[in-house]
Amino acid sequence: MAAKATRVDPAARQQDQHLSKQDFAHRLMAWQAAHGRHDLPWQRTRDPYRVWLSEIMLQQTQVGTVIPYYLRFLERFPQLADLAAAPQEAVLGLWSGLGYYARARNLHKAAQTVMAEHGGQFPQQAEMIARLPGIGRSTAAAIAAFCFGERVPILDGNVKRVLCRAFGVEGFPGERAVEQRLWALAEDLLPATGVGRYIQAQMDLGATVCTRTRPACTRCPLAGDCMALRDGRTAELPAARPRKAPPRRSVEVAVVRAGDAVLLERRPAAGIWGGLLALPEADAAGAAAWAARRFGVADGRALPALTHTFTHFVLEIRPWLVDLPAPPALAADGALRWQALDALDEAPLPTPVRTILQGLRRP
DNA sequence: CAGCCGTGGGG
DNA sequence: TCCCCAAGGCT
Repeated sequence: MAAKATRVDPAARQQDQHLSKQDFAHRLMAWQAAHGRHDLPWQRTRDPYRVWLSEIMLQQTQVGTVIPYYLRFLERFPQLADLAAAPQEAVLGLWSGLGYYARARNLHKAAQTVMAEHGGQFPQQAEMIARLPGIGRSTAAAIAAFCFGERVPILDGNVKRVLCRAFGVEGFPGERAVEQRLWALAEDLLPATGVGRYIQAQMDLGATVCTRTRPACTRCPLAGDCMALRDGRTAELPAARPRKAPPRRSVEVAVVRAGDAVLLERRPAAGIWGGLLALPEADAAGAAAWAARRFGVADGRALPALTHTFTHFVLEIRPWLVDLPAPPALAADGALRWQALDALDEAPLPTPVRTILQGLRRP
């Protein structure tokens, strides 16, 4: 029954209202075997720890960005137990620059949960996996399918794009009703066996052929039955997110330098850059006044301002440099600490802070 | 539900 | 330069 799809002649195919369920899955799987990706660092393994790590890093993040982080992370924490035993700061340090730092905090916490509540063995059912922090329905399904062969659908950005185009699904996929329909469609299209390859096929097709812009429809195994291609609407499906102008904020930060060290402040566990080390933010009185109050130093100078764009707002950062002759002692239990300028690599710094401090190191 | 949560790449 | 958003999940 799998072979039927590839034998249908084009004229007959054009008359089909849509693909049969089996045609869809089997055509994708055949394509994946011949043209999919097989050599990514997290493939060719069924170790749930490695698959899990890759899925978390790949959330909202492109493959090319993830690879070096993934390799470095596993080098430092080869097994789940190593991750669970590590201090959070070391985990955040390896995540520094990757963004969405709650992913790292949840990963760390989930590793400790697996050790404490599952005897160190990663849960094997999607429903159980999804109870771990940072793992939702789609990520849990990917892990369960890849590692344990469970027959469950995923619904990530790639799958949404493929389904919206192939079946002409209208509306923004983030909208509840649209997403529900896509989940139902994904569930309905699952093949009886070989779900791991099927899921990989959807991801590969979305990443390499059914791309957001300029899809390579001539290389697509679904081209003969794609509603978006048929109607010339590949550029319109899936529907774009309704936009709104992001707010702009501005903040002045203190760059207090004392010899080879700089003053950093550990950010609160929740919120932007949660748990990371950042430059102390000045209050309304300004960084100069703050430094004078805190360290009794009156002079300083402005460093070049920089603009950092987040998903939901734009932040202007105005650094104010203050030099101290020697680093004063700090309360051990406080959020402030001295950071050696020649040991920034492993430090859990958000990207703009890293940028500012690197500029400081080579004046 | 809607807002929040980073960063970098591509058009 | 600006806009879009990528293997989403949490509150």
